[in-house]
Amino acid sequence: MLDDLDRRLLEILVKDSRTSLKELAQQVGLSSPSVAERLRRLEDRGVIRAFTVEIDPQALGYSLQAIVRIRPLPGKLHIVQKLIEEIPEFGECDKVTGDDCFVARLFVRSIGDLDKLLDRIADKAETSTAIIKAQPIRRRPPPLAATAISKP
Amino acid sequence: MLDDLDRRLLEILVKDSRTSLKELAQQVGLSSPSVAERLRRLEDRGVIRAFTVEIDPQALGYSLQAIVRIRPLPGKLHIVQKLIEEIPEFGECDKVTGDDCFVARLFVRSIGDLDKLLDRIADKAETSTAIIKAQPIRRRPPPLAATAISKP
DNA sequence: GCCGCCACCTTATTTAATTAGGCACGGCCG
DNA sequence: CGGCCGTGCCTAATTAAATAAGGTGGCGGC
Repeated sequence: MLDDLDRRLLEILVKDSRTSLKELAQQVGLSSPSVAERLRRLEDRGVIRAFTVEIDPQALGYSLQAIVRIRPLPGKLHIVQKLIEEIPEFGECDKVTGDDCFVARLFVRSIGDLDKLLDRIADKAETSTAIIKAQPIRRRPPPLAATAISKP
Repeated sequence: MLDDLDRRLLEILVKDSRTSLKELAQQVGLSSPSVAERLRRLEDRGVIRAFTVEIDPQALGYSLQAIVRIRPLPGKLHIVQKLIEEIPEFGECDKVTGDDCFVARLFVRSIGDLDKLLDRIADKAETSTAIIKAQPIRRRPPPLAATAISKP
C-alpha cells in the first residue's frame, strides 16, 4: 500500500514541500515524471492531504494559545461543530472517545480575548472546562519510519 | 509589519502551497517577482516557518492518537524534551504554563502500542496522566483575518 | 507461452521561477 | 523647496522545472 520509496518521498516533502521533482527524483533514484506520478497517486489516495505552509502564530499576533476541554451535554455534540465554524480562533479540535469530550486549541492575542472566547463557548455549549496557556515546544507529523514500538 | 497583501498570500498558501507565483501574482495584483520577494521576506522573518505536506496518519498505519498530559516532578522538566527526541510517536507537544505540565499528541497503531509508550513515559518521566484516544475533527492554522473577538 | 498491464524510462514541449535592470513614489536632509 | 537615497514594484530575458507523449521491460493471468 505504501512502499519504501513513497516513504522516502514523504520524508523529504515534510521537511520541505517545495523540493523540486528533479531533486526528489535523484534522491530516491527515479526520473522526475515517475516521482510526479507517485505524488499524484499519494494525493489521490489521500495519503498526502495537502501541501501547505506552517505559519508562526506570533507573527499574526497570536501570542497565546489555549488548550481547552469542551464537554457538551449528551446529545449536544453537534454544538462543537458549530462553534468551530463560527470561531476562527479554533485550531485543531479532536473528539476524544470514552470521555465524550473535545480537546481543542485556541489561538488568542491576550488573556482578555481568551476570556471572551471561553464565555462564548460556555454560553453556547454546555460545560467547557477551560484550561491553560500553551507554549509549543515542538510540532511534528506522525513518524514515517518504523519505531522501537511498532513496525509498519 | 505584515500588510494586507501578505495576509492574502498566506491565506492562499495555507490552502495550497504549490500555488505558482504567477497564480499568486494575479490573485493579489502584483508581478511574480514581487510575490517571490514577499515570500522570501516572509520566510526570512519567520512568518512562514516551513513549506510542508500534511500527511494522513491513518495512511501510515497510525489509526489511533492519544492526547496525554505529562507532569514531571519539579526540576525535571528537561525529561520531556528527552522523551520527545527519543520517541518518534510524539506529535506536537506544548508546555502548559501555570500547571507545570505538558500536553502532547501520540500517534500509535494500537492500544497495545499506546500502553507500551505510556509505560515508557511513566517510567522515565514522573507522572504521566494518560488520557485518551482522539479522532481529529478539524485541523486549522491560526486565523489570518480579523475576528469578532479581536482585530490585528 | 502469449497477452496485456503497470511502472518506469527518455525526449520534447510547455510553463514557471529567477535574474537583471530600470522607474516611480516617499521620506529626509541640505 | 529641491535634490537624493531607499524601497518596492515593474518588464524583459534567461534559466530551470513541470508536463506530456511515446516507448520498453518485467510480471501475473489466461
